[in-house]
Amino acid sequence: MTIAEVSKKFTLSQDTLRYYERIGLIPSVSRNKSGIRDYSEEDCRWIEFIKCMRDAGLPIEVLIEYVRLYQLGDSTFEARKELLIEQRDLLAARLKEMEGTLEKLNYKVSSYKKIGLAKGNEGED
Amino acid sequence: MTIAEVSKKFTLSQDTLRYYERIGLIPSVSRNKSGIRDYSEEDCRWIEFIKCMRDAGLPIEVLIEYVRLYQLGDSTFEARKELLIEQRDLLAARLKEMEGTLEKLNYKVSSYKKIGLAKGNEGED
DNA sequence: TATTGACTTGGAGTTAACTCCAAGGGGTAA
DNA sequence: TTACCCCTTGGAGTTAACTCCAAGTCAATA
Repeated sequence: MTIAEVSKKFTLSQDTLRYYERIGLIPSVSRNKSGIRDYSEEDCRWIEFIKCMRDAGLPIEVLIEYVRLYQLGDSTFEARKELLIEQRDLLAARLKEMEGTLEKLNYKVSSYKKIGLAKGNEGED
Repeated sequence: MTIAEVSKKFTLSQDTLRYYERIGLIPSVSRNKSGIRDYSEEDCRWIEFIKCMRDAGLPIEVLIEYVRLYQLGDSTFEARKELLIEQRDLLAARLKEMEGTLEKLNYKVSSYKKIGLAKGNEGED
């Protein structure tokens, strides 16, 4: 797959794809004889995984570390597992907090809907 | 309340509190006769609200707009309502996506736990 | 063969959101 | 009154995460 195709497929700019590779956020992509990136299936799975994790808010640094460990092979199995567990727990906590905020927003919205155009809109904003 | 107290209470640095005020993310705080900030109850409620929304990922720009509308009074009621609904919906969508990611991470973690120290850890990373 | 266009690299620039700093003031303790 | 500390302001600096740019390569097309 060319970089243009991958870029379209995952809605990441070519610059971002190159940037991710440069900083080690994805393993380096192999090139054809003229030096142009040719993304393998595995490359694509990495990109999908990384994009998904990034969208969920996992920091780049942590993901770089994960990729680094992965490339070191079996000996880093436990370390990777712990990293994943930690990030999973952090994400779960973040989700819980955000659910609370969503409730607050829902409450606020329904207050606005109840009040309609009346003036009695004092109180906590 | 002094800025030091507010800073401690909401775990926001004094610099951040001043910054938020400067950019209009919270209405401006009144000062005592020597020009020092004295946060009212309402100020605190704003800060709590803003912090909560920021932590959930609402962009500063949008929140500034909300504060601006609020300060314009009743005539902006509908606009505020729509802003809140839009942000609520965006947040709900974000949450849903993140829940999917959490599930993926959970699956990955349980794979790691099953595999234990075995070598058969090929597949999608 | 000359041009076009997508790709390459390393490095510089941008944006959002803080975070820090310098210069100065007010109120209290020694 | 001098020292000290926390506060003030405006402005500069930082960090993360891109995003853009210049100079050059290569393959395909006119």
